[in-house]
Amino acid sequence: MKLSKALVETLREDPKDAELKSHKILLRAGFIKQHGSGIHTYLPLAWRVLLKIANIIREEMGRIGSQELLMPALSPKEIWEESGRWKDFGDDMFRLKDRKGRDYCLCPTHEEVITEIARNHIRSYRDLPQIWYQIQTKFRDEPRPRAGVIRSRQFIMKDSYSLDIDEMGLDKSFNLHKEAYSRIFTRCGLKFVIVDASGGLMGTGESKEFMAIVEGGEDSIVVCPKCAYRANLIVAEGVGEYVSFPGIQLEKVATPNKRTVEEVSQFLNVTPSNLIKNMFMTAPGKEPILILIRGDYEINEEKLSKMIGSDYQPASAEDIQKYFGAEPGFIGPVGISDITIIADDLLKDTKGMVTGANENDFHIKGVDINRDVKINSYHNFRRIKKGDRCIKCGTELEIKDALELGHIFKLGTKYSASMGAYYLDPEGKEKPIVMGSYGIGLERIMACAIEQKGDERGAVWPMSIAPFDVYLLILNPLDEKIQKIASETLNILNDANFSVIVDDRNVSAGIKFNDADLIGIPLRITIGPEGIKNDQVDIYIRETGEKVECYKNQIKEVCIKLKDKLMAGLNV
RNA sequence: CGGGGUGUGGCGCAGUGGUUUAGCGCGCAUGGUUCGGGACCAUGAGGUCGUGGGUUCAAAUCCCACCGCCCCGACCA
Repeated sequence: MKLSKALVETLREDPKDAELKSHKILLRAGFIKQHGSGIHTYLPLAWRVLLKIANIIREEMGRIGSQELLMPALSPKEIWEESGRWKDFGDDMFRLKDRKGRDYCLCPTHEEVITEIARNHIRSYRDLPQIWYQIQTKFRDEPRPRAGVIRSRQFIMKDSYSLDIDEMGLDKSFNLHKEAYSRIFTRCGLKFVIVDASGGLMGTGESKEFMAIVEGGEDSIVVCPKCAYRANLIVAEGVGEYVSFPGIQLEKVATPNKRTVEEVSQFLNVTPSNLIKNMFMTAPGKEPILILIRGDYEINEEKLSKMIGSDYQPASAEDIQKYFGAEPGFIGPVGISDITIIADDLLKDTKGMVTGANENDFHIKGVDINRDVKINSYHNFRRIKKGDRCIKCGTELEIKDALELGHIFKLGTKYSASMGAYYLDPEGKEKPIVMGSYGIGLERIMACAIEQKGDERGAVWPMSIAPFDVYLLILNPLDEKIQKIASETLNILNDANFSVIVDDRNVSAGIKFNDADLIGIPLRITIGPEGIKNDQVDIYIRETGEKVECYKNQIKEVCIKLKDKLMAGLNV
């Protein structure tokens, strides 16, 4: 590819709409172009990266015996109603009608479509197991697209689906994917960890996320520095410190207009951990519940809703007034006997606590939870926080920003049962297929490579996914002698199977060097008047900054050696 | 959905009621001098000032409404 004619436009200044490093570099180096919020064109450079990523994925999916297919992106409503997700996806799903008024969606994922295929094609246990995958564009109407290509509304995903006769088979398919994913991300040159995750809309079975540790990443993960415990913050368990406080007498204290934990603890000069925070939850047609948690913790809504049901929502101010006779911020569990009370287990046996007095502008001190509060049950539903310790080894946990690259789920029979995908077992009995689903975001691999390896000058592509192997930089391209050497060099490289982008633009040297750094091709060969006097070219390694002078007849040999060196560690 | 920004040639910005044809830098075109880390000279092309309405003798500029985009939060396989 010749840069003088390429659909590549580098920008001198940072685009104003980009904040994150990878987003800035992808825009500035001419990889992507934004088309709308969360919608992008992948220009030739990005597309070459994505194709290389796709190839690595294809090889690794092939290695675990998976078959590639391509499902439609446009899908009629009916199968989504069978699974219940026409409703569950809510506003996240792009929906449209055809000319006859029938409802369709742009698929956000493909469990329903794959299950429909499975129920038509799988008849016998002899047809199982199967792993089917595709690489395809997905559509999700994110509430807030951001960070360029990292959270967008249209993106490319490798999604695969496993079909097995039982849980044991599913375990095997799940582990095959775990291994394949590890190889894929390693081959793409990324550093990642595997963490416990939440199934969310996909299902309630086991799930693991492949997380790249990236400053400013969208997710937070919990990592034990000593043992192997790793989990998404949203599902992480931790051991918190029990604390109790002096103070035996119940005492009502005025706390005028102090409602939040922060305000009350400051006003009374106590630590947030001395407070009991109250959250009143109601659900249509069900008994309300009062949730208690220590003031220095937040409620993990995912854990809580698993426990009490997702139809429970924080009560309205009117309901709170009705049940407690006080405004939010002043309610408390003392003296409440007709409402179910569930407490976080860090509140067990605590004394000397402060909580709302069920009277506006008053709190109550000296609460002994065993003496003064009628607790129905204790559970752990708090969100982990800094300082909590590992449940396995007791070491203090670290919380880190991370970017989700892939996610694997055990679906079980959620879709096969609801949509009627059955097989006959050896006894001739009909059973639901046991399924798994597995996704990788291709653009996120691309962005992550920049986040992890890029520097202040631009991208630094791992050799395995670089858009080109070599950036051939021609100084003074109008000089005939230089032209001749350049075209000889290009032939040598082409013969040796290197992909080359040729900077043949008649612009000043600085522009070319800066663009080469920005685009981030692993090897740069410079041909200029200095070198050709001695029949030499300069070879520069983007990642290490190392420079080698090289005679023309050694180019092939040196480049092969350097490429091998840069691929080391990327072959698994 | 709440909060905060922003919208002026391809990109980055200035102009916040009246110097009659809306500016600057970069980029682009033509010619020339240059060419090992973002050169220079000359000439030139390119703009419904987000959209619609209103105020005014006069609106990029003031008022109203809407839209797009970005950031923080809520949300999120």
